[in-house]
Amino acid sequence: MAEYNPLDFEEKIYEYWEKSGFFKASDKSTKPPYCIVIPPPNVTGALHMGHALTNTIQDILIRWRRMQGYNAMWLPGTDHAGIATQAVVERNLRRDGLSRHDIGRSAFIDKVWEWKDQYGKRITDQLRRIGSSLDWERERFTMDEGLSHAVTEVFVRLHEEGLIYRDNRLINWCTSCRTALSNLEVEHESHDGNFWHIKYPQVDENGNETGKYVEIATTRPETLLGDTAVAVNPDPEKTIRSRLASLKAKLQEVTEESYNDTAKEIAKIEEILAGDGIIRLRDLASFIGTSLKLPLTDRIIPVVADEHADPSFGTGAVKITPGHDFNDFEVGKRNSLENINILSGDGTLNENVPEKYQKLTIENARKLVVEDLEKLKLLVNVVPHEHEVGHCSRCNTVVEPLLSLQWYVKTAPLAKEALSAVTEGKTEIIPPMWNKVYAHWMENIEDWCVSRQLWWGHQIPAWYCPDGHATVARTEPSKCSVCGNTNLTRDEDVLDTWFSSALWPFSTLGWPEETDALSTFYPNAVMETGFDILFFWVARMMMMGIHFMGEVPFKKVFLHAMVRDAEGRKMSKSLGNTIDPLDVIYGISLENLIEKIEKGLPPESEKEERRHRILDGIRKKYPDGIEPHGADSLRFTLAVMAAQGRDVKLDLARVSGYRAFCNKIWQAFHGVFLRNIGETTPLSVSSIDLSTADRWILSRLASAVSAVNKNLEDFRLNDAADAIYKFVWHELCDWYLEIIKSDLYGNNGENAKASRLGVLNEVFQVVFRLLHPFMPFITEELWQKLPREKGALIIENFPMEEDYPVDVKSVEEFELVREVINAIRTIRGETSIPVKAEIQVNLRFDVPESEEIIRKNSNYILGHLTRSTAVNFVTSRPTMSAATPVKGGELFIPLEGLVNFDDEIKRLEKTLSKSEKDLEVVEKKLSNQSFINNAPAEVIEENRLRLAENRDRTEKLKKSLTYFKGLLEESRNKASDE
RNA sequence: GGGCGGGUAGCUCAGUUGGAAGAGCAAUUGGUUUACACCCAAUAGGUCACAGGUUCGAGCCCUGUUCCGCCCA
Repeated sequence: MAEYNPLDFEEKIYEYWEKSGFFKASDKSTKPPYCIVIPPPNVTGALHMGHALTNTIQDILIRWRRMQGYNAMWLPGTDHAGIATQAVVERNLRRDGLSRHDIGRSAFIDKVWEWKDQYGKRITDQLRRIGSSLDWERERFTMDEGLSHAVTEVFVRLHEEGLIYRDNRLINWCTSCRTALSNLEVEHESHDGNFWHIKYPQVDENGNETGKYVEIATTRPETLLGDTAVAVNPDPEKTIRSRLASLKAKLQEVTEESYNDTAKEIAKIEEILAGDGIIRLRDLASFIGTSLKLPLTDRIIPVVADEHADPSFGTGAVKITPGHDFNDFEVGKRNSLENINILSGDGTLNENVPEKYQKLTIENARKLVVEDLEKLKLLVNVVPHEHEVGHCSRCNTVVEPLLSLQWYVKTAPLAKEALSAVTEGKTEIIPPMWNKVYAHWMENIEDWCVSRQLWWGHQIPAWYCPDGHATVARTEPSKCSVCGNTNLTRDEDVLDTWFSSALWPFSTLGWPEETDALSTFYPNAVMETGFDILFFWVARMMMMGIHFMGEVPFKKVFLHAMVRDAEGRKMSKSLGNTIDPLDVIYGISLENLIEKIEKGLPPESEKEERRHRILDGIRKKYPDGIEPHGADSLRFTLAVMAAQGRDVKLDLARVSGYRAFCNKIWQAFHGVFLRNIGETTPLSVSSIDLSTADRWILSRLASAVSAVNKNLEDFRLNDAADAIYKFVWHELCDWYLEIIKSDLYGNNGENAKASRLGVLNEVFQVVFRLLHPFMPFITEELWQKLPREKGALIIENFPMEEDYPVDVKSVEEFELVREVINAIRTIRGETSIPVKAEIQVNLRFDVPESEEIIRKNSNYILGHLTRSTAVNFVTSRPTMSAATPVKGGELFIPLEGLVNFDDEIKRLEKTLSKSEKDLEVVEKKLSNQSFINNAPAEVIEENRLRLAENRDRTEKLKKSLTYFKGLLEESRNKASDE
């Protein structure tokens, strides 16, 4: 029998679908629309597990709705990823000793387009490989003409509405990417640093030192060169006392454990108040209004009063650098201080510092400043201090606050609408735990800096005259809108990539044109993406969608978890713990895997040891590389793991497990169904005289149909996948296929064979439909081999609950049969009955209906499932037989010569103790009057039933135990007599 | 500092209005002359992080503690 080998057919099947146009949706259709736009991956990127997860989820939703008869449209596309892509192309240029400035803007842009053309197809081909049924003819790119047009239109309109403006303020500047960043693109990390305590000498009106000093503490001594003031608290005593009062109030409420922390803080403050601290603070306040000489410079700076200075923190005095610190910038505004910018775009100190520090990097400047302060005896001490440092989310370089003229989107009015759309339920966020996070962000939103000092992106449609007036226009204006000057130059900068992404749900559908696609597919049905871009992207799509379309961009937002490695760490190339989805699909040798991971590791030589550790870890974890698994197994694994948590820890053992599931289906279909079909034509289900097992399996199938649909409606992909898995493996394969083998082999006549084949044909048809969204390849491959009218599964109907009724009575009947079979198997498994020994089954029923059921279905018990030769109905226990209770009766298996009594006694004791324990629980419950008074009637009834069954069961077990103990005694006596 | 999520079998995780603790993998025992060793049968394994509370009844609800992770400042 041919093995399951997904690599033999998966690619072929995708081609067949795509060529046949099955992914295409219609702009005008009577079918209900269902649209998902892909979260556009970086055009020059490569598929990673996160992409595999998001696209698997989306494909499952789209395939399911398409089969349900929706006009399902999944729109593909890619993102130009401004910073990332430009960085790669610049790196290539540097290899040739060139910078982008050497070749000029237009030549550089050409180079990026070349790069895009070269690599742009890679990711879309990879998306195809995992089976994504995207409507490829609608593929978009954020830098397309149409989308660029939309970007310009949005910018101009927002500007006209006063929602886009230009301002000179502090921004986050990445000295490596050399561009401004939005707040969201800065990641804060805790760093071990120092508090440098520095003395600033006081001077009188004539600039002479008075001999007094103000001591400040700073984590960034080099910024002292840009200080324009020192701030102290105007009323330290009042501030500190009010803080003490609030701490004391807190002390009343806090619990024992955190009591100590609060108490410690109180003690610290009381110490300040009691000792020299307060005197020092009062003294500090007396400096307000006087002047200080800024060390290492010639500047005289004022001491200002400002609440920003915290008297209980540091020295109580804080240096103010409005040009390079966000808090200080605010202090500067309040106190009308000068802003001095001491940094160049590349992160070196500029001409605004004394010459000896100019052109130094921040790091080197810090060393030199500290050295020089030491020489001047102005450095008091250095205290280790942990503090937060902002890093560029793209390149991890430390971000510098820099004063700069940039374009901003005024977000407050947009955010208000976006927030109420969610609170009013126009857009539903799933899972709902993200509602609060979304609301909190929307409520505290800051204006969005959208200009980037890059070349790759949408150039800002603003032109400037020599006087610096800005003219914003859709096309190049002929003169300045303010002064009429015709000498205009265009803004060099481009827009944040997320600016164009924010328009994605409607710009991809043709906006600002009023297209059919737009009216059909807007709002989108679902936005499915990772929770990590809730703010970056989802929030901004909400703002822009509502503002420009007057309607939310999508009805549901489904946020999935982050893919992590088996240890729960984020997958990253520098950790060497990434797993490439394509390697899971195709497999990869150990050497190739090692080579690939090594390439991704950071090149620094000092990390040699770490490098070896990582690579050794890989060798240990994947001693034979990675086996091929195929796309279906990977998809199914991701679907099962896509539970609504925060992490998806991917373990390849799970993927192998689900590949075994694929193999199971493959074998069942080929080895049981096709192999036995021969010349027989399966009957149609309606013409079959259905057996109990037939009715059972069809009913179980119906329950699976209902579970899959219900769970998919609720975005519970894991439960949907699990329902099919359990049905196929543990009901269809483990029971039904085993039970019908005799019929399939033709032992019971042609009609029985054709009947069972008919049922199987039906079951497989439904299973393939149900499973198709999860495992599109194997289901389509096998579907093509079913005896039926030819056609593609991908466009077949999805099974709906109402078409598959459950026959409750048949299910109950068959469950009794299963119980009897299980009871026999347990006895066989737990006693030492030889495997090949054939046994007789004897049953005694208290309930005539149960006996009738077993009589009718005894053929299922006979034969290979239990290796029994007869099912007899008796009225009392046959001698020397093992017994076990079943519902409504008792089962006996004569053991003479098959088993020793010790084994049987052990088995009975174990079973009995379980049964007694359970009995006790139920008895206790039912004897509790409050339970009887309060619990719902059905729960009480359920427990009464349970009590009866358990009593019965326990009694029977006890009797059996006594019986065997008697036998054992007897045999011992016999032995001693002899 | 504020917020969010998590702690359930050796491992990875489910557990949807509170009503007998589940799956996969791993483990143990036994099994291959007609689907599948990517297999079958049987078995073992849990104080549901901890402490209180509400309730007839708590993995689930409430309060607190603790550890881990993430987000925001």
